Amino acid sequence: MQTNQYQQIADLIFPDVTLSTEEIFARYPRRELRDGQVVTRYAPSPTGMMHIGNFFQAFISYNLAKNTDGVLFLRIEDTDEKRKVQSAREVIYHILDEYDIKFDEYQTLDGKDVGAYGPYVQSQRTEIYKAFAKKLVAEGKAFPCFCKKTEGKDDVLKQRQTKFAEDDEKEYDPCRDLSFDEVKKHIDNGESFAVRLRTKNTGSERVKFYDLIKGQLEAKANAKDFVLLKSDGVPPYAFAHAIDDTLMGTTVVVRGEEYISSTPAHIELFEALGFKPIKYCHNPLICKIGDNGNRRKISKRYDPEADMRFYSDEGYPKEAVLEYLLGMINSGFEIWRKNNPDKPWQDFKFGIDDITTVAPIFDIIKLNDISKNIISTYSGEKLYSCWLDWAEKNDSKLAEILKSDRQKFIGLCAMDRDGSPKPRKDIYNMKMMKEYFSYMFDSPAQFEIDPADHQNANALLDAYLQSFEMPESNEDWFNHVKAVAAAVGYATDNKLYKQNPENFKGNIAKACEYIRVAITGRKNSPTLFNIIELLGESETKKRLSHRF
RNA sequence: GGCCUCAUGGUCAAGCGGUUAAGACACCGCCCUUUCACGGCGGAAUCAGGGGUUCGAUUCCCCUUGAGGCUACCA
Repeated sequence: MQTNQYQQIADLIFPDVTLSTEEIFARYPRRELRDGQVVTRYAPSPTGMMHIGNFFQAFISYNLAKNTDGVLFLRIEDTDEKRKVQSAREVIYHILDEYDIKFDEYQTLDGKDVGAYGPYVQSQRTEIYKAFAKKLVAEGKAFPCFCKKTEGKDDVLKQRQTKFAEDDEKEYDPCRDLSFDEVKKHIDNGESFAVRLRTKNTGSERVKFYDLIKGQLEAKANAKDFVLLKSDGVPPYAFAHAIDDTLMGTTVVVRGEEYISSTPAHIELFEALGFKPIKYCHNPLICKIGDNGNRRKISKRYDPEADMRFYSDEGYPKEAVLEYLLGMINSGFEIWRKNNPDKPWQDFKFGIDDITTVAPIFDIIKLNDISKNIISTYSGEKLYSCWLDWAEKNDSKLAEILKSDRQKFIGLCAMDRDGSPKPRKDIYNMKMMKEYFSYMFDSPAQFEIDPADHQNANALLDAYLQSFEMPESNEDWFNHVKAVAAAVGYATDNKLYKQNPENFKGNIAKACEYIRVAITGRKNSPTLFNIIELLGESETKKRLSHRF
């Protein structure tokens, strides 16, 4: 086919595209970068939720840019009409903001571009994609395809059987060699078309590429006439990626491991477009153990923790989530954290080559532990305000209660916390607190002690209630308990008890357990003296009058 | 099926040819204790299997096995 015939086809199928690629390039200034400075981006699809794996990428990109004093921009990849969800952009912006992931360049929700490389929303860039597609067609590197559109996997498999030989290494599309006249016939029929790359490969070539995490990789080169522009004129991921990341001056693309397989296709595309290849950083997927005992990608369908909203719904501190993720990115963080307990996580610097190569399994127990440590550093006041904050969003009744007796609940939050050199580490999120402090809201409904102890417990409570006086101090309180317990036959010296347990009904710990369960309904709670103080005399007495 | 990636305790993992194979979570003991916690000490537990290369392999190479991903006009 003659070269000018390619040009004719290009003009035929894109009569309205007059913008040249040179003009487009002229719009985008070169980025002036120092050595080592990274320009990267977070490029989510607005699907209505943010998956933790996606957020993980955003977080890696953020750290990468931050640690090299580089640039981070946000690009919305809304080219898939079927998956687009109304207001999904709000969800993305909200979560990124919540976790303080700040971007140097982005488009605001009301459509203003911040930064010189916009628009930062792909659906607003179609004229750019079309211009490049036209150029490729004119050069004979791409062609219009009038085949019936495939819908979904099953359809593709069926079509493969009719279009391509089983053992063929290459997948040349039947439309790749249509003459100008044939194309014209289709166009005159009013048929819509996709644009496909005319691959120059035959299926035996290999390509090498470098991945920042995995190192040097090698794979079979692309040998498929893949789609550059869908029949609706919108590009699928690959084409948009090549053009946008080149125009926007991206130096490192952070994306999921699932893209490794399509990288050879992207490399061929960059070459066809005459672009310089960019660096990739394929991060591992976050997994869970499935019912069959195998690893599987964490999924929004089965795992609530796949959705970033889970963490705010449960009331985890954002630092806990971030530090958990940071530990996944670089296990050196844990050691750093141990040595620098008071520094903000932002002070931790890591190199990208430290990122794990193995798909990590999400471990909420570990998250809880990190969270407990963080919350243990809060003051009572701060815990209270976090709790109230959470309640206002998730449990308005609770919020009312918390506000109605502010001092009492601050006191509750402050127990074993304010001024304590060894704060208790028991709370890992805000959602658990109501249940955990249930005795503050209602008299305990459940008592869990060994039925064999019921008689002893009742006797002790009788004695304690009869002589009950509001304690002045923790010491005062404990001395009283000791005296009462000793009088009814409990050991107040643990060593004595251990030597001759048969001489006693139990030790002081046992006696305290009965009192604790009567007052709180649980076997563990903060210091009882504080709780009694908060509850007041009449409520305490009421609870002590309970019998097992 | 084809192509690609990965493989150290239950989990997260350090390790870059010679180590008693770190550390964290979880688990189990013990200690401390004026209760609950916190804390301290200790324990069990790992290099998927088989071949090479090497004086020596967890580390390098190959095969096997296993797991995951991709194989769409989805990203």
